[in-house]
Amino acid sequence: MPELPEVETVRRGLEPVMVGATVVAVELRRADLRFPFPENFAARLKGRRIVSLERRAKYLRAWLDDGMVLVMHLGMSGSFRIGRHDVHGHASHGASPGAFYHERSALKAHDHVVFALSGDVSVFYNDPRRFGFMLLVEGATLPAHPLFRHLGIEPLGSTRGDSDHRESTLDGTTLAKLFAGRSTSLKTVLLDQTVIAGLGNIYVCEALHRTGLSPRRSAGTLTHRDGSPSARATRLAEMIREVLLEAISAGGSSLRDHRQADGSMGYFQHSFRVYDQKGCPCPKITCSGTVARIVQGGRSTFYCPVCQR
DNA sequence: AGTTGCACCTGGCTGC
DNA sequence: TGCAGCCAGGTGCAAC
Repeated sequence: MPELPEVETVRRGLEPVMVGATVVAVELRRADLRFPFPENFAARLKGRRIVSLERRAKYLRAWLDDGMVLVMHLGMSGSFRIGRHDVHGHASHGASPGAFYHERSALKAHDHVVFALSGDVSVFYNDPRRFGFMLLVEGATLPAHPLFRHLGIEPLGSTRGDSDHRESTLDGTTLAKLFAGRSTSLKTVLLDQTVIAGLGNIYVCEALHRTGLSPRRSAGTLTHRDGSPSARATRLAEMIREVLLEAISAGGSSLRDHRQADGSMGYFQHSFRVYDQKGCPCPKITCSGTVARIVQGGRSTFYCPVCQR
């Protein structure tokens, strides 16, 4: 589910139930996701109050009242679900792990983590492919952490609570600097999280179509010799921001039945102009082209070879 | 240093 | 109906 708009949608869904709540218990239903869970993961979270929930790129970061940060990434197939549980008779009474909430029937296949929170709320983390992961990081060291140190700019600027954002704006000038001298394709560069952080396969395809730029074009061609931005660079920066904002407004894209934390579906997938639209007529009114699928860097690219140059 | 290809894992869909 | 093959929102790492 998760590119920037989907992760931001998840953040907004979890914020009201997580922030201000105390972690009553954590149940790990397996020892690892993409990586093993940190040592004593559940014990270190138990009793901690969640102070804030922020997003950086495609990461969620829950700040705790002891200065630690719970870092969460959804990988390809991760999602959260909010449920309820019975606070009586759980871990504080020595119940075995997994016995702390009544409604076992509420568990679904691939629910790997359950956070039992104060206020009788449970948050389930589900992830069939297990490309997601969770870590605990000392808050003060977050910006220098290997996961975050090399991340590129936030395309929408700093988000609420983003503690290590850099002063950067996504505009033509910034893009021109980032692209200067690069021979790689626009598609590949825009997917590179060290350049712009948060874009994924869907929104790169969509932004390039809106801009009328070929995903195969070399990124360096958007920068003038003196380093200034071409009109195309300025337009691309605008279209990236536009498509991300529209997708967030729509609650993200719900592919393969993925849902938001509150159970509702995002609906931006109905607004895809080229992603997964191979063989369909180009949606640009003045264009007679057909959406094509090619493979770049081992991943599908959808674009119109007629109007994207 | 910049790029490319592959590995990680499960499930759903397509076509024979 | 069964099953092999391909595809999927992301990232890290090894190799050129």
